[in-house]
Amino acid sequence: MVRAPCCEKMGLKKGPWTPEEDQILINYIQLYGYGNWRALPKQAGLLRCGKSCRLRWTNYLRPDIKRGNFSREEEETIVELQEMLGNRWSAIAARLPGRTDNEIKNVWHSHLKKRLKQNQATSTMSDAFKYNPNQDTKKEQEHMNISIHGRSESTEYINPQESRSEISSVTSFDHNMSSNMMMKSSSSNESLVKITDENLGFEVVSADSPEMESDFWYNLFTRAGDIPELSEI
DNA sequence: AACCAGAGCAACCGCCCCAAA
DNA sequence: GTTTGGGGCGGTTGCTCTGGT
Repeated sequence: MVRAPCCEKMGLKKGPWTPEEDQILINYIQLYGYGNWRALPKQAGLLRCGKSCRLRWTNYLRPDIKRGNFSREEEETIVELQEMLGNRWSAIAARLPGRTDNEIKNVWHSHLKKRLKQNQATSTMSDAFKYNPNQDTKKEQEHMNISIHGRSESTEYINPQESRSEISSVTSFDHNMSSNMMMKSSSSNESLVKITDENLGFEVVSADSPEMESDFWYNLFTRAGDIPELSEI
């Protein structure tokens, strides 16, 4: 069945909503609710199609919408649910109170998808660090263009003005779990942090001190030529 | 200051599902 | 069982803003 778009009727407005139109829609819905979207614009005195009104209400004007940046937890939830459910944005939105499917979809396409790609590249890279007793991999690892996108609660300590030590080597330390790696600092010659690949990135498991851990991440990103915003870490 | 490219986001489009006639 | 119409959903578009040159 082929049906003409509902906005095809002449005289119906398209494009961005004005504050006046928003107010009319809000006032109408507060008074009468929204039973029939198709009839609503006519009754409310709006030169819009019902579909446009419904979208404007559900994606923007609804009072329970939580606006602003997505928290780290929300982003992680989206990534996890997307893995589980696929691109079923409405189903994902149903599990994130105050967020709309459109908003989630936009966030996904604008940066979560990219981040996931980076993480996948990271996983591939971690494979390159698989322990091979027949090969002197240390030298190769030192010169490899490290591109890890990690996450750590402690990175807020980062201060770019401080002098920093160099990461001198990246070494597989667990032959059975090849994605685990140990980073060493040339200044302290001590192991800094143990990180594990957890699909969504690399998680700091332990560090001698928060400062050392911050130092580690900063150096890692500096080396990769990709210094992230602190909020992104 | 002007221009350009990329990111972010609101809104639209077209298809599908489902209930009512 | 078939048709019709409303609502919902995912994909896409295009405008605006921002940062870099």
